[in-house]
Amino acid sequence: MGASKSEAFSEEQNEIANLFKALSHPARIAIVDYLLSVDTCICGDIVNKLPLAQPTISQHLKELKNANIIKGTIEGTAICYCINPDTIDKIEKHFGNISQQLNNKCC
Amino acid sequence: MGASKSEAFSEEQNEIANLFKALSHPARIAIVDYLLSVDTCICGDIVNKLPLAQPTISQHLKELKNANIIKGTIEGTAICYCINPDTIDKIEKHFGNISQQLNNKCC
DNA sequence: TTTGTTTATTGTAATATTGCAATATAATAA
DNA sequence: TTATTATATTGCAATATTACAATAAACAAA
Repeated sequence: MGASKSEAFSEEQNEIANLFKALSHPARIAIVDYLLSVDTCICGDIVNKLPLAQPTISQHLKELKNANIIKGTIEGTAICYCINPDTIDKIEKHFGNISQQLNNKCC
Repeated sequence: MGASKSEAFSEEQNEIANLFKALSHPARIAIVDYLLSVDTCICGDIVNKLPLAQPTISQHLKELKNANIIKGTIEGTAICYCINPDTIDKIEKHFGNISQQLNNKCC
């Protein structure tokens, strides 16, 4: 084997696991960090900011897009990337729930 | 190739990426869910709650332990597992920072 | 048109992850 | 002592991920 037995778990468990998987690589964390560090959306320019080849960054951007963590809109010849606040909210809520459940525990 | 170029990124970026990696599998999400769903720490019993073989679960528990997401203490013949609230706090703070930075943006 | 610029896709090699049977380890009970 | 029970480790096959060179695609400028 080697594939995850995802069909053995709930849709929600798979969904949240996929969100975390999208954030489970330092290059993708660095991309999110960079998008947050500037005031506006970023058009082009990401390739020059990371120590990886262009196809590699393109691939990481695609994964972040597929997970809805970032949004990309075509702006002429460049593409402008933004964090998707809805997805950040979703993850935050997940941890809000965890914290709440933790407060009711005795350990 | 195939390995992540982790040395190209900051220690903090690697650290948070590793936390997310530990949470990037539905079985590990299910383990965390289960630990949260009961009032106390869980001694034994996890193997019967998940649709995976015992060695597979043991491996997932090890990864969660390595990432400090859960703590395990030996209790006679069984091992009692608990969520580590400190690590949950760390992740929550990370998203707190993200939200704050998002509020200052214009998109 | 051709040229340059930006991003995406394809193909492939290196490495990592997942799952489990078999086995080992550790502690308790009989 | 010898079971019995609970968890960990080892070894391996199947699959996934990562990185990048080469190439393609899309568009603007000359």
